[in-house]
Amino acid sequence: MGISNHAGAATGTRRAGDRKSGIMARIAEETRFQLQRGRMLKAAATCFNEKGYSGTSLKDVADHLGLTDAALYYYVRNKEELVYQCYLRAAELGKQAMDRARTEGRCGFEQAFLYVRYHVEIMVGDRGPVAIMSEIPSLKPTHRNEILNVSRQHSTGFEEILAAGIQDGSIAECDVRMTGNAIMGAINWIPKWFHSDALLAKKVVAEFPKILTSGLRKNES
Amino acid sequence: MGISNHAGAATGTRRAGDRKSGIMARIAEETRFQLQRGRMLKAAATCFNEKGYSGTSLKDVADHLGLTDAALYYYVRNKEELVYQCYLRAAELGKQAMDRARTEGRCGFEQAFLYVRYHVEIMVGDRGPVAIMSEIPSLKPTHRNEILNVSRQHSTGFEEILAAGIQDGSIAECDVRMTGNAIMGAINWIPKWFHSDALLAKKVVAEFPKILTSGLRKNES
DNA sequence: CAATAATTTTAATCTAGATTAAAATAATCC
DNA sequence: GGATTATTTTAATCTAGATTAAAATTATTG
Repeated sequence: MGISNHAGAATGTRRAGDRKSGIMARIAEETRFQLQRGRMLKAAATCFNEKGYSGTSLKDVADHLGLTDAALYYYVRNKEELVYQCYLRAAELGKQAMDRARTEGRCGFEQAFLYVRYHVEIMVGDRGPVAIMSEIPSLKPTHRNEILNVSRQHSTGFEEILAAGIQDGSIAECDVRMTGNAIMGAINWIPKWFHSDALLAKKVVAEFPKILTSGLRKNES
Repeated sequence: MGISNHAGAATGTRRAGDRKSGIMARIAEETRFQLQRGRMLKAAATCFNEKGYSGTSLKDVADHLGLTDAALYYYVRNKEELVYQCYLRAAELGKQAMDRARTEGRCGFEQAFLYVRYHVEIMVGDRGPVAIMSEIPSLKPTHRNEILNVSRQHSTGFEEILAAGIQDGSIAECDVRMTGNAIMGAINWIPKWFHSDALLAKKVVAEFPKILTSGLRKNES
């Protein structure tokens, strides 16, 4: 099994090219492969969000890339894995936003605010779109559990931020679980009504963090 | 085409029973038919929310009712229409909540608060679950447009409430469009994490209205 | 440029699950 | 209780779209 065979590396084993290519070549290929793969995941996210899951065939995704449906199988074992990869990517982007917010925020409130800011920024920006996780239940058990786990961790992470904010006095007493659900829900729903629009994107980034966290502030002070 | 043939009435025409039954009978049938139909829509909503759209077959829905998949076709022309009906029901319930809130609320803020309260109450209560509208794009054009229209009206209605609240001074200046998107998103996302749990339901009803509208209040007073 | 590996396409299958027709059962009416 | 309509089931089809194998094309390397 050749390390240069990306289909194999990415999806298990399909072909079995075996010669090793030079290191420069490998890096180049890796890049090319990963680039296409990334484009594919974006295209898939776009389709899933805009046409619904059942409404998007692999051909739809392929069309976005100027490819044939069959070509997608070079990057992904099957449709289930395509969805899984989209969700994984979505989770990673969310995590990046939260990590950054945690690092930069000086108190709970600020961290919550920044998290919303960064996550929304990613969702409506160039790194988006991010796939709505509508079809977790139809993932195969391994994948489903992995996605559920990272999702849970993400939620927990945000609740921790809220709890910290209550501790440090920057956030008013509240049910962190429910508050987390509310804020994350509003964020997760964005792809439902937002579709690639630079102007609107600016507004979203400007407004959402304010709107979603204005209720967290302590009344007096 | 007999008026007593519900399959015909509901889905177009399949069989063509023609004799007219007595009025009492008709009422009784209507009731029975509608009851089963209602149960079916609930079962479908449950399945779609919990198993995802692609993950739920008509058999899954039928199992919930102790029926055969084929039996569903007595109530609905096809799967597309089942989804459509679910969405229509979801829209109606949302509208009921908003109408009631508008009637009872004495100012914009109160109306917004009550809307959240009533809608959430319905979603997590006995009249739920309400189907997440994930697959609007795969509805056939007529149905899709109808659902999109009522959704738009619903959004607009909420924005009007917010605008009224700003006018009457009960709500602070804000971008009503974004604020509406945020609040409605949080509500629409509920079925993603809430699954029939009386205890949790109480908490949701108690917390969500507060959480989602606390940011609307004017700072000073 | 020849050789090898990477990527994509062409052209079939394959299949779950939707859909349908006809028969069977249950309900209701006179 | 027999007749008529309403509801459900049984047992096949039917089909879009996923999947695959093999061939063709394109890129890369020395």
